[in-house]
Amino acid sequence: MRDVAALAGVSLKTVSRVINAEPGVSAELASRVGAAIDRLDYRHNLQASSLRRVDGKSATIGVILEDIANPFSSTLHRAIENVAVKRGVLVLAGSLEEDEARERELVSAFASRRVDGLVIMPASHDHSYLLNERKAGTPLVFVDRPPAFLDADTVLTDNLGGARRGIQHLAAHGHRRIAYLGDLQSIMTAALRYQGYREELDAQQLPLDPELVRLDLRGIERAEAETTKLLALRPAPTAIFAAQNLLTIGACRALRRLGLHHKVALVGFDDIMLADMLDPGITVIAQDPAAMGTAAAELLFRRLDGDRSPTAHQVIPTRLIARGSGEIAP
Amino acid sequence: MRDVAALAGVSLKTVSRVINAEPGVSAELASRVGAAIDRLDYRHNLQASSLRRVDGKSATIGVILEDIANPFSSTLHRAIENVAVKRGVLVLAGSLEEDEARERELVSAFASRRVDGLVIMPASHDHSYLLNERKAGTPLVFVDRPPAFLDADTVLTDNLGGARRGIQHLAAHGHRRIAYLGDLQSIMTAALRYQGYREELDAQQLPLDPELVRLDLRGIERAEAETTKLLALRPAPTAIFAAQNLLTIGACRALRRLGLHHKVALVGFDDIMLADMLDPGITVIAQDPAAMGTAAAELLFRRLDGDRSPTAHQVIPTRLIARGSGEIAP
DNA sequence: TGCCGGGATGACAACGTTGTCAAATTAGCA
DNA sequence: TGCTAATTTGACAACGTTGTCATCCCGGCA
Repeated sequence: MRDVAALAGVSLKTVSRVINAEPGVSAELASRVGAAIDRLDYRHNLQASSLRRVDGKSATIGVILEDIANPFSSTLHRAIENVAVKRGVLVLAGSLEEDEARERELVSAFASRRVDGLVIMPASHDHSYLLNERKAGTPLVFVDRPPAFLDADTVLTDNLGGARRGIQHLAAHGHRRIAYLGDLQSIMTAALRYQGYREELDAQQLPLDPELVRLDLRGIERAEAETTKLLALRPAPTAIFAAQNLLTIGACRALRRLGLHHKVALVGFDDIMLADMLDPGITVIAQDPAAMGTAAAELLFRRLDGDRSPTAHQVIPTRLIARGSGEIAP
Repeated sequence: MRDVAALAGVSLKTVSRVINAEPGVSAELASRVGAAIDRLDYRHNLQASSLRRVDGKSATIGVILEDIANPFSSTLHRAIENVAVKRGVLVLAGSLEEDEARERELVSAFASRRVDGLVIMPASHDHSYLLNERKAGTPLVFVDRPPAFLDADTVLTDNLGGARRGIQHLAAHGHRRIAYLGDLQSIMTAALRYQGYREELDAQQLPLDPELVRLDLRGIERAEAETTKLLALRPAPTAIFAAQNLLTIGACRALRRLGLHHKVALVGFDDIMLADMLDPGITVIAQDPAAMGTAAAELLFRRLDGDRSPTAHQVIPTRLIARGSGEIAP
């Protein structure tokens, strides 16, 4: 910047004024400064700028996701980016992989870089450590999973309602023995889906058979193995509710291997790509990660714009997509 | 930091030394400073730090991808993150959507934030504008697509070889009329795949029938429509080579709708999720985005560590995964 | 002519940190 | 005891920018 000022024959402050489009610079000086900037390939240093500015904004937000490569997370990430782009804000992202320590590290790394706000899909179960960030004025928005021991803006999927809807759908097609495949119960969304399963069984006056419930499963292989065991039971379940997308894929694999994919009904929570091209197509309770990301980002920016209203708690509805596998009769 | 120094009864510089784990601070002072940091919830300001430091590193790199939500890009992104995490480096990411202007904007936004390095999956066709960044000492690595009018480190898929391998596979199964579905020819990778198609037809002494070639297709719907038209030709093609994953899905849809999925062979470029669960499974030329991301990140960090060797050009091989659709005889 | 007001411009300090170098303290040794 | 060397600590400037305030210049008016 010094060089630009020297070349244009003006003071540092005038260059600063031109860069920030402040009023009160004559057209002649402005164009001289502009020319000097071009000639010297000058790049504004946002770090120094935000250091000195009163508001100290870095025009960067942080996003903490389960795994940026997982379709759900990355769709959410993209939706956030889309909102951020419009304001010239850049997005820092990091993956957690259900690691609580990593969550703290990432928050701390983001805080060191003075992000203007944080969107978090949390893995940990105590967010009181975030009180400092909050006190420092950094807006926080939780997506997909709620905060614990901290009141903050939240955007969640209707997990309980979605699961109930899935079970209700199977029951409506005549199923009475509906098996359940669930992810780690320590994950709040997984716990809620399981609660939805139980509540809806109750509402349908169906018994809860513990043998038909397999919890704390992670990944395709585990789901495939457990599904195989479930189908070996006598009497076997006539339908399966898989409460997470990898579990759905695992269940689907097992059904096909056993040649039962046209006999046993399957409903999955969370949509999977190509689900419509399988035979039968997989019926799912679809979440809307794009809507969640958009809502979370808009909430965040509203806070950044000074909104001080009480914490908001948005629930994004799920949608049942019937494609065949969920409509198989017992 | 001033407050920490005051509370611990030491100078600013001593606090700085403790934070940066510099040697030559007595254990007693160090623990007093540590206690003060904890008590005041002090957060180190990396922006101010990197402003003052000689090397000026921000411990942040920028990644520019086609679309962070697309599985190929997000897998690559994740692989880069994995390498970066080990060095305590954070990743800023942005999506291009084939928008050349956006590429420039993102580079400029990253440069303003003084990223230490840049990984780019470019959309534009002239990268001479990056000479400034290069001159400023910012390492650049191109992934998936090569730079133009600029010599820089590159990590590419073997697009030409992969396409040839796919055509060869189909020819080996007896196909002589192999249709081609291609993405925008302006995308370098698409152009190379098409070149591979032509070269291999030639090598197999098969004629190139322009009627069987559909270029500049974008998205599932376009591919589905063009495939439908292709299959209405007389004589119809007995095999289809889809040179991009969305095109593969489109082709697959059309084949199923026409009930030809067991009659007409299909090979796709780039793997698709669940491709193994369809009937028939989809035979693909798989790329390895994770390997590409890892290679790109390692190249970048090697440069950051001072490697000044000539530009490297890595080619990540493809892998043919036979699942059924590519082994259908004419 | 002299004075005033307002717009353009610049000098200087400050943002939070680290590099440099000097001062203070301690230890070691003749 | 007196001197040197090594170790610990701190004062101060500097990084690149912007906020504050003073100065300068010009036109308008009495």
